[in-house]
Amino acid sequence: MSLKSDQIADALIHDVLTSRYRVGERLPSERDLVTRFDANRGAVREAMAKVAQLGLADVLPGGARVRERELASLDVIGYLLAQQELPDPLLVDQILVVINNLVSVAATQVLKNATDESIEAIRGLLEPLIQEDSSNDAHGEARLALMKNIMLASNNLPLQLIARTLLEQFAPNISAISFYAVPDRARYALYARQLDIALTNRDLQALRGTFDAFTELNRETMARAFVLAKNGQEAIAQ
Amino acid sequence: MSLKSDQIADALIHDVLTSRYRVGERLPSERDLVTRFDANRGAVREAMAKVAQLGLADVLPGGARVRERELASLDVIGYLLAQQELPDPLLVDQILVVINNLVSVAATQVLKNATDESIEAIRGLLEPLIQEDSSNDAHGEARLALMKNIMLASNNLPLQLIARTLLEQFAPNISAISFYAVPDRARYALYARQLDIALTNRDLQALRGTFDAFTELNRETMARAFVLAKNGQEAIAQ
DNA sequence: TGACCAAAGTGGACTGACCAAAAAATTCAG
DNA sequence: CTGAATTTTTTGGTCAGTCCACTTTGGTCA
Repeated sequence: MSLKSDQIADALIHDVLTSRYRVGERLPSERDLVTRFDANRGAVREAMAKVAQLGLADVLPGGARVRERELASLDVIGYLLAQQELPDPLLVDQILVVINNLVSVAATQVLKNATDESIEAIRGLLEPLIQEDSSNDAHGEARLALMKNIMLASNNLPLQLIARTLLEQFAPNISAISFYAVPDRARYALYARQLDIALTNRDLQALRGTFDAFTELNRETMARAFVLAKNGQEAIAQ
Repeated sequence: MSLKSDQIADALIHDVLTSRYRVGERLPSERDLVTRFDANRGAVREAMAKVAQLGLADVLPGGARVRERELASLDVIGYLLAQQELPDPLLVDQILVVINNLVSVAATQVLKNATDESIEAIRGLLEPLIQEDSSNDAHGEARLALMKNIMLASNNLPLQLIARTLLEQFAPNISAISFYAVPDRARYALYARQLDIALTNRDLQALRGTFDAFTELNRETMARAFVLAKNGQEAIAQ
């Protein structure tokens, strides 16, 4: 049983994100929401405050008005992904592009500043990807662990905050689709070995190039998963 | 006159960010804060909700406890920058690295997907940087406009949200230091011309390389500004 | 010493009221 | 009939006090 203020907030957020209220339009007044959700005004106000802090609405005396989506907080990503039963493929792809590039940036920072030990630690995380005998889930977790540790080693706070925020909202909302994701272990292993070499030689150019390839591979994997999921759903429907 | 709940929240945020409360430690109870700030509990609760939403504390029955900073929201960056009279040079440098790399990613996306017109629009924004006769402020605004429009043209929502969040917190908090920032117009003009060529030829490699150089130039500019600011303050102190 | 239990403290929710500012409705002059 | 000024209503912001469920804490007792 979740908090009442969160229930109200989630309902409001859903309505805003599904364009039930147009940009600039007024949201229901707090007193209306009190009757609609059978709550007291305090709970409603806390819900409105949450919507406002997500950047989805401006709330001032006279009424709360819907903001443009481009002015929202990064924290809306999770809500956007959770809006339908399957996440929006385009949004997922965009997130993959951003996350993977951030990891690439982080890795660059690591290579520039890090000690031999921290580089060694990351190389150790490549092992599970070079071994091609893991399960789909284990392989996914190994990729995730690699990303998280690179972000951590970057020692760049904004980078860490962005990556953590994105991953935290991404991971729980793509379980429905990642069920269909089958990694191309051979290609992952190849890139992992290239990454290992680039780290050993502290070769920035090679590092970037390999991460770019990594990004494309991740995108392809997810794109295939969406195709599989769609076919699977149609098969059930028939 | 700001909202009372915001005053309380700002004070709490400041105390947490300056490590007045250690990680895991309990924040003052809502009833304590009522007396301390001479407010009612509703306002205090909204303030606590804001702190919780910033990821600075977990608030549950039994007490609100401080979280690790790495688990905070991206929105704390602005507060971190505003903590002292001059922003933290290291944090500023980290933000520059992240923002500039995000712009680079966005530009890559633009080059991959965009039409000739949108590329033409961005090339138009390079003009003010190629002309070397602008004031410091005008030059800074031209750089800002370039970044914003590239982000916009990327058509990548997460990217836009991140960049807007960072810039929105960055810009107002570096005015004290950007006063000392003197751009090397010749180098900016050089890179702007290189960018123009890369865009025209749709040369991804050259684009990335130029943005990397751009990033370093921005970092150097800001680093010099910090040195100037420090010298200026010492001169005043003597 | 350790498990247990009761009391105190905490956040979550509720009720009802007042205020200042914004929005909407009305009035009134042109 | 139009448009500006004015009144009325609505809205969010704040306040006060109360109850409840859960956690924490301290002490008791085996």
